[in-house]
Amino acid sequence: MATIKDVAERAGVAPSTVSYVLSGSRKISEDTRRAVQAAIDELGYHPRASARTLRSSRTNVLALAVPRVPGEYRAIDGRFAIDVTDAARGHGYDVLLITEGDGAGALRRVARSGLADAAVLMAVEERDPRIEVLHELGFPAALLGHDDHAALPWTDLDWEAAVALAIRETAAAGHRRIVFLSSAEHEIAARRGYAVRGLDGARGATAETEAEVRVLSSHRDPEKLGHRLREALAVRPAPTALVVQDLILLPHLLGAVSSAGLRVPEDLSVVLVGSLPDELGIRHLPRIDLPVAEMSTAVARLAIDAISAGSDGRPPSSQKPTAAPASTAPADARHHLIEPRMAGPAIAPPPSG
Amino acid sequence: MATIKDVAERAGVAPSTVSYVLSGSRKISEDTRRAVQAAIDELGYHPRASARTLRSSRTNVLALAVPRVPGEYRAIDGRFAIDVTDAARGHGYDVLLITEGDGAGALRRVARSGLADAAVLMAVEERDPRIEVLHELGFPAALLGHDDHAALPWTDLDWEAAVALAIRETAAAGHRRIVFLSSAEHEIAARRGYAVRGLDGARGATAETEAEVRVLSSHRDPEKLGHRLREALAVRPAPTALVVQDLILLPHLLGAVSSAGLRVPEDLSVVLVGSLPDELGIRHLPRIDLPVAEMSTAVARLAIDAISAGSDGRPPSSQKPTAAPASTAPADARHHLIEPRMAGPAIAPPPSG
DNA sequence: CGAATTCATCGAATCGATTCGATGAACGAA
DNA sequence: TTCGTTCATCGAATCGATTCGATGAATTCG
Repeated sequence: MATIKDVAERAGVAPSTVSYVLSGSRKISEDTRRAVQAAIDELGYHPRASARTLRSSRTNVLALAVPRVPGEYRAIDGRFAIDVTDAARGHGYDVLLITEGDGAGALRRVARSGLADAAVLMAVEERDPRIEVLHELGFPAALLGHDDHAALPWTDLDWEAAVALAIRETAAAGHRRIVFLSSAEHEIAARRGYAVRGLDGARGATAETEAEVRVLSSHRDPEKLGHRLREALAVRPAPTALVVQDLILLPHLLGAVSSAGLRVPEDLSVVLVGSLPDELGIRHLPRIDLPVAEMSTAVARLAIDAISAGSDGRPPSSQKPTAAPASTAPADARHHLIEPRMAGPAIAPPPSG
Repeated sequence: MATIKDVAERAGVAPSTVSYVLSGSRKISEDTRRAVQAAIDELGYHPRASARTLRSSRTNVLALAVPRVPGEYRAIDGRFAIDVTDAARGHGYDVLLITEGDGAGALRRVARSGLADAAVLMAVEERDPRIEVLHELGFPAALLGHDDHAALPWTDLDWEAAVALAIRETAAAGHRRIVFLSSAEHEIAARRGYAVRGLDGARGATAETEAEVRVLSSHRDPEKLGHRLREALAVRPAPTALVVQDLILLPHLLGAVSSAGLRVPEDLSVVLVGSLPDELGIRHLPRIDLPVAEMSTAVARLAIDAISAGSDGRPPSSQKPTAAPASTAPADARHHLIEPRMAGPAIAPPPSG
C-alpha cells in the first residue's frame, strides 16, 4: 500500500506538501498540485485512517448500539441501522455496529479504545445502564426514542400526536364507535414511552371527538389478544373502526377479524400506527408510518453535532445565525419530536347500516 | 484519556514494559506486573485502537456489505447483520456497516483507508462488481450466498436440498398432489442462485417420489400471484399441499388460500422454505428455516480465516491437525453448504376425502 | 538596487502503542 | 575473583499523516 511518503517521492515534493494538497489547508502552486495529484492517481494512494486518527483523535465513525432482547429480533431495528448508516455517510461518517448483550460494556470498550467519535443508542429504556456509561466517559451520543429523564439529545415520533391523529381522522371519516388497541400490557406496565404516550394520545383525542373510543390493551400472547379482540368486536352496536398501535401480531389480528366474519374495510376500518416489515405487504391499510428515514437522519445529525459540541455540552451553532436574542428560550435544538402524518389509502367510511 | 506513557510513569517503569505486561510477550516480574496493573486500573487505561492499528496494520474490524436494492429492505438482512456481528465479536472483531448504494466504491474506500481487515458480502449476485474490487485490491473476504464463479470463500443454505427435503417430507406425510410455489419469475430470469437451485431441488424430488408435483412460479405482483394460486388450487382432484419458497408475499398468499375457502392445514398443508421476520408470527407452519445463525457464524469465521491466509490464498490450518495424507482431496474448507432441517410442527396428512 | 514582503515548500515534531536490540544486575561456575 | 549466563527492564525506532515554524526564492516598494 502506498503511503504519503511514496506519493511525495514520486511527485518530488515533501510529504507535508502532499498533505496540504489533500487538505487544501495551505496554498499550493498549480504545478505542484498537478504533480501530486498525478502521483496519487498513479499509486492509487488513499490516506490510512489509523494514522489520521492517531494524529487528530477523530475517527469519523459512529457507534450504533442496537437493542438486544435475547432471542428476539425486531425487523424495524435493522431498518434503523441501515438508515442511520446512510445518514451518517452523508456527513462523512461510517458506522460501527454494537450488538453485544452487555451494551454498556461494549460501549465502554468502544469509547475507551477510541473506535468511534460518538454513539447512537437505539430503543433506550428507563434507567438504561448504557446512559450511565456515556456520562461517566463523557462520550457524545444521541438517542432514538426517549424517556424524559435522559439529558442527551434524542429524536422520536410524537406517539401521543400519532395516536390522537389516527383517532381524529377515523372519527372524521364518520366512525362513531372506535376501538383503540394499545400497546401490549407488559409494555404499558414497564411504562415504555411509546406505550404510555399512545394512551395519552387516545385519551386526548377521545375527549375532543364525538366518537366513542374504547381502549383495549394488547397482549403478547396471540390467543389472549384474539379473545379480547373478538369480545370487543362483539358488543352491540358494533364498532366500525379499529385503531391499532401494537402491530407485532397484526397478521393474527387480521386473521381474528376475518374469522369473526368481518371484511376490511367494508365492515370494519383498520387504521395502523407504527411500522412493519415491508414483507408483510400490508400497504393497503390507512396508517401512520414510523418515519424511520426522518428519525435516522435526525439522530445521526444529533450525534455528530454532539461531537463538536464536546465538553461545552451544547450543539454547535449550525444554520441559524441570529435568533431573537432576548425573546423566550428557543426550543431545544437537541430534541426532535417528529410530527405524525397519515399514509396509505383514505379511511373508509363506516358501513351505512 | 490516559496513554501508555501515563501508566508507565505512574508505575515507575518504561512504556515498553507496560506493553509487555499487556501482551504477555515477554516475561515480567510479578512485582512489576502488579504495579503496572494497579496503574492501569487507577487510570482506567485502555489502548488506543488507532495507535495499535498504525503499528500492526490490523484493525480487528470486519466490513459488512449489506445489499441495497433501492427502496427495498428485507428484514432478514438486518438479522444477518446482527448475527454476523455477534459471531465476529466472538473472535475479537467489530463490524463496520457498509450500506452505500455503490457497494463497490464503498468497499474500495474502506479497504484502501485500512478501516477493516476483511469484508463480508451479503447477497452476492452474478458478476457482482464488488467482487472485482476485492480481487483488484487483494482484500480478504467471504460471501453469504454464492454463485459458482466467485473464487472466494462462501457459505449458503443448500437450497436444492432444502426444497427437495420439503417436498419429500410432504410426500412422506401422505400428500399425493403437491403444488410447489417457486421463487418469483424475475428472480428466476435473473438466474439467482437460490431460485435456480430451488427449482433443481423440486425437479429432483419429483423424480424420486410418487407424488405429483406441480411447479408454479411466483410473481412479485400480489394480484398475479393470487390469480395463479387460485387457478392451481382449483384443479380437480385438488392438491392437498403447498410448498412455498417465495415467502415475501406470504400474508397475501394465505389470504388467497383462505378466501378460496380452504383451511390450513385441514384442507391444505402449507410448508415453507426460507425465513420471515418473527413479527409475522408465523410459527405455526411446518417449514425449513434459513439457518441465519449458523450461516453468520460460518461466514464470520471464513472472513477472519481469510485474513491470516493473506496472500497464499488458503485458509490457515485451523483445527484438523492431520487429515489422511494421500487420500482423496478434502472438501474445500472454504465452502460451507449448509444442510437444511425441518422445523415447526409436523406436516399434517392430507384430508381423508 | 537593496530592504521588506509575500509565497510556496520543506523539515521536524507529534499522536500512542509495539518490538528489537541493548543494558545492567544477579547468579553460577571455574 | 572473574567470566559467562540468565533475567528483567529500558531506550529508540517505527507505523503514516498532520501541522507548525523555518527557509529560501520571488516579488514589491521606496
